[in-house]
Amino acid sequence: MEDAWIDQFKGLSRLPNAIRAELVNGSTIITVPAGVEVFAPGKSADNLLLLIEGTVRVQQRSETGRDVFLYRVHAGESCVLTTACMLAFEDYSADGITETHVRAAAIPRKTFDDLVARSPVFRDFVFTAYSRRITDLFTLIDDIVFQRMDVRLAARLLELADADNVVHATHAVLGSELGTAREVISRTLAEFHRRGWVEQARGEVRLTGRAGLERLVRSSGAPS
Amino acid sequence: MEDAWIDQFKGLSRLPNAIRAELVNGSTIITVPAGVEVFAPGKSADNLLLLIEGTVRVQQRSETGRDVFLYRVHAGESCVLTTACMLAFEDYSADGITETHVRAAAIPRKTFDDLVARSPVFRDFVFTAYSRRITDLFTLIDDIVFQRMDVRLAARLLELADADNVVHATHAVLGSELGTAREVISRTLAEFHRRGWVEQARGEVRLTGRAGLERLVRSSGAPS
DNA sequence: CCCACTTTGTGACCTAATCACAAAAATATC
DNA sequence: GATATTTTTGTGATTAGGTCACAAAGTGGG
Repeated sequence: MEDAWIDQFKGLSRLPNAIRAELVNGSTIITVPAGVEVFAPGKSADNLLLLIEGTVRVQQRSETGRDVFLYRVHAGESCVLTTACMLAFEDYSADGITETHVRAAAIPRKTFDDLVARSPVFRDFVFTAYSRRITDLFTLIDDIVFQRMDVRLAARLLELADADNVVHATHAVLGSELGTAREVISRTLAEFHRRGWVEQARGEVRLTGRAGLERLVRSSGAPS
Repeated sequence: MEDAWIDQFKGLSRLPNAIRAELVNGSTIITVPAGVEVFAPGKSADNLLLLIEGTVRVQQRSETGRDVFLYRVHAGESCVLTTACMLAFEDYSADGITETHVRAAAIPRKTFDDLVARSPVFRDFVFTAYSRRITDLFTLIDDIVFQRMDVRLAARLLELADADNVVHATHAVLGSELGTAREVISRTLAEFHRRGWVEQARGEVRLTGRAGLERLVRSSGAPS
C-alpha cells in the first residue's frame, strides 16, 4: 500500500496510524490529462481531490459565457471548497479544469464524512484548507475592486513565469485570469514592453525586467 | 431551558434530542447593540454566532482604508465562515459589524468541534451554510466583474427597501455596499430620479417606481 | 503556396473611478 | 436664535478600463 503521498499534505502527516490507513484504503489514486473538467456546476462533486501533482484552475462561468478565474489548486493542496457542496448535497457553482497532467487522491464523500467525524487532525486539515481558500477569495475581491490593472497583471506575470522567466499564455488567457478584456492585456503589455520589462511572442511573454515589474507591484500595496 | 430558537434554523430542527440538548447547554444567548464589531481580523473568533434576530454586515477592510461589502447575515443564518478560522486557529480576514440590535446564540469553539464530530445532522447544517456562503461569494465576484453599476444599484435598492419602499442609507454607504465610489451612486441615483424611479432625501431613497428598477435588473441577467 | 483559424494591434466610444471643490442640510455651540 | 461645524450631496474635469469593430500578423493543414 503506497501512502507516501500523504506526507505532501502538511496537515495530514500527523494523522494517527489507524486513520491514516483508513484514508489510504478509502481513496483511489487517479490520473487525469490536461484540459479535463474535474468538477462543474450541474454535476454534484462526489470526491474530494488531493492534488499530488499538477494544477487545477477553478473558475466561475457566468451567464454571458465569459468566465472569471477564482483560484488555482497546486500539488499539495486540495479542492476543499467542493466538499461544502459534497456534504451539503448541492451543486458546486464553479468549475475546475486540469491545466496540466494531474495525479490526485480521490476521497469519496462517505470516507470524507467519516474522517471528519472521527479525526480531529483531519478536521483541522479540512478547516485550515477552507480558511486559506476563503481568505484568498476575500483578497481576490479586494484586488478586483481596488487594485489597478497594470499592477495586477505585473503580479500575475511574476507568478506564472517559469524557470526561464517566460509566461506561456495568450493575451486572452491572461485576460480571463484577471477578469478583464483581452484588449486591456494587449495594451498593458505594450506599455510594459515600452518600459523594457517584457518581450513578446505569439503565445508567450518573456520577462526581461523583473525588477521593474516587482517595483510596480510593491509600489501599490500588498506584496502577495 | 429555552431552546425554541433552534427551530429558526432550517437544518437544526432535525437534531436528535441528545445533541440538541448539548447545543443548548453548550451555547449562550447574547445580545449586542447596533454598530458593534463582533469579529475582526487580528482577534481570532472563538464563537460561532447563530443570529436569532438582527443583521450583521461582513466586509473586507483593505489596506487603503476603504472597505468592500462581502455579505449580510440575517436572522436564521450563521456567521459560518468564521468557523473555518475558529477550527484552523487562524485569524479571520474580514470583519463583522452589527447593523441592528442583535440577539444570537454563541457556540464556543469546543462545543462546535464536538458537535461536528458527533452529529451528522449538525455537520450537514454547517456544510450547507458554507456552501451557500461560498456560492454567494462566487456570485458577488461575477457581479463585480461583469454587471453594470446601475443594474447592481437597482438590485440592491430593491433588496434594502423597507415595507414603505424606503432605503435608509447615505450615498457613501451604498457606495461601500457595492464597492464603488460615492459619486457614482450620486450620479446613478440622479439618473434614476430623472426616470421617475426614486425620490431622494438626505440619508434616504424612496422607491417610487419599483417596476422600472425591476425591469432594469431583469433586463440584464440574474434575477437573484 | 493557399486557406482557415488563432492571436495580436488599434481606433473610437462609453462606463466608471478619481480628484477637486462647492452647495445644501443637519448638528453643535454659543 | 444666529453662527460655526460636520455630514451629505452635486458636479465638472481627468483618467483608467471595458466594449465594439475591424485589420494585420502568425500558424498549421492540405
